[in-house]
Amino acid sequence: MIKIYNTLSKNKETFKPIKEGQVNMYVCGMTVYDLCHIGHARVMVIFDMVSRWFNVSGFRVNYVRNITDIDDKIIGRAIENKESIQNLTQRYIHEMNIDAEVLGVIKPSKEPKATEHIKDMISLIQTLIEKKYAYVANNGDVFYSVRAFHQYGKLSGKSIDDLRAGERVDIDQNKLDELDFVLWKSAKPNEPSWDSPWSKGRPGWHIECSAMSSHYLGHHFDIHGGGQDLQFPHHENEIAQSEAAYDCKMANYWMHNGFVRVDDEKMSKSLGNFFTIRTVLDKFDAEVVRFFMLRAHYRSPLNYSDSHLDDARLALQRLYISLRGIEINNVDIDWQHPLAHKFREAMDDDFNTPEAISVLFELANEINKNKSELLATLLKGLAKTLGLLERDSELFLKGDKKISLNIDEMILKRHEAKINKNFKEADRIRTLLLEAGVVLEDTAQGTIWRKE
RNA sequence: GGCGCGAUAGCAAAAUGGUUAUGCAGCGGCCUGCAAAGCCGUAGACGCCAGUUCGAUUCUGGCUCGCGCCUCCA
Repeated sequence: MIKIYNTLSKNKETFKPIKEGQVNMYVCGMTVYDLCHIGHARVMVIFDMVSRWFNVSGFRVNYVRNITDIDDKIIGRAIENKESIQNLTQRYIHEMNIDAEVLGVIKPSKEPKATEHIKDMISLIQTLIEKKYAYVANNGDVFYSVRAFHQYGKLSGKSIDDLRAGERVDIDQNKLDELDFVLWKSAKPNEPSWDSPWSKGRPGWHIECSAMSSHYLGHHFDIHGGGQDLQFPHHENEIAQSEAAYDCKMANYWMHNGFVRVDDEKMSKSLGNFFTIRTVLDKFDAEVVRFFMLRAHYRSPLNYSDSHLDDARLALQRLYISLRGIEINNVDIDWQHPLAHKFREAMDDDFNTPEAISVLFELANEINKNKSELLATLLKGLAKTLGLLERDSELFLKGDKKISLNIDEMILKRHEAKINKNFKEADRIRTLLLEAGVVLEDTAQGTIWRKE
């Protein structure tokens, strides 16, 4: 039985699917006008892990992660770059896919784009207008009437009267109530637009997720996820739109992953303290980045720094070293094994990956002692459920970094020096290699090497 | 002003009303020509003050500090 911390109830709850054996999950994805940063990577990796675990647990997973390909920032960036919006968004969707793949993120079942569902959004807005949850302003904008939806605030725990409208963003003068949010924006000159009953314009930010989730997963589905910063207003507004329009609960479980931080501050575009996935991958192996993310609980904040990544690198190295030289033909998991059981218990408890990973280290310790092929198989199998240790350990340990020295030749020379008891020469060669980032290990089977 | 989250050893990070988390780093040993890797051992922790309890890092209250949200955000 899988337990999930539900933001809606602020409690861990036992997961019960709407349809037996099936999980319908919607996750808010990226707005594509720039390269993804580490915060985006965390969302992708975390929900990939969640989706994998449901799969391992025997569920069919229908995982939808949307792509926002029309919004103010995209329009702004396209103008700045003097390129078409399509050109811009296509390019960054491509870049995002590259990042996701390197990080071992399995493609969601569906990745719908907002611009492909404008019709769905228009009809949803129409329904909301008919049901008096939305109104058309004089300028052709359509707004959601927040006070009409009595449960507004149930997800984020906010009370309408306590909200400070306009605290950080200017209030639109066309709104009847300052808390109302826009469903449809009439287009300004030269802006991309679609025809609608109210004005030539484009959708507001929140409506796409209500429209697309219901289109692919139905009005009522199992899990809705995203970054913690989407809890309010985005997810709150999604609930207001969907539940008002369809008269049923939108999602049973709401999952929010914690922020990535830099120097104890949230990493964000507006603060400018972000690192793109690309820059991080210049310095660290993608699997190290993935491991780093899974080593913390998904709801906890995750402090990003080079030294933390380095720490993760060494830890992951330990796991790969334990698998070195052991032939593994399959990755079947013997769930009867006590450590496999412990792993499962940890994962079932709100996806406690730090605890699950600690089990991997217990296995590594045993394997180092007895070189057990059985345990190595188990280690690889369990790690695979997290998308880890999927490479050949030699490939990981040697790395793909080009080294100009002829390592094999130098090892041979050092071997000869050792035979002649010329340890000074042997050590000189070893130091030379070490300076190039190559560590030698003398084993009973001969000298082997790995990158530092 | 409202709402919420957090504080665990040098660093990172879990669990737990009593008993080894785990990883990196440290210390002692084994192994090694010396290392590396590995193994064995070892040290080091629960922000502060009360309360509940036989017993609190864990539960409750208060305090301090940090972080987040209050219509840009993963």
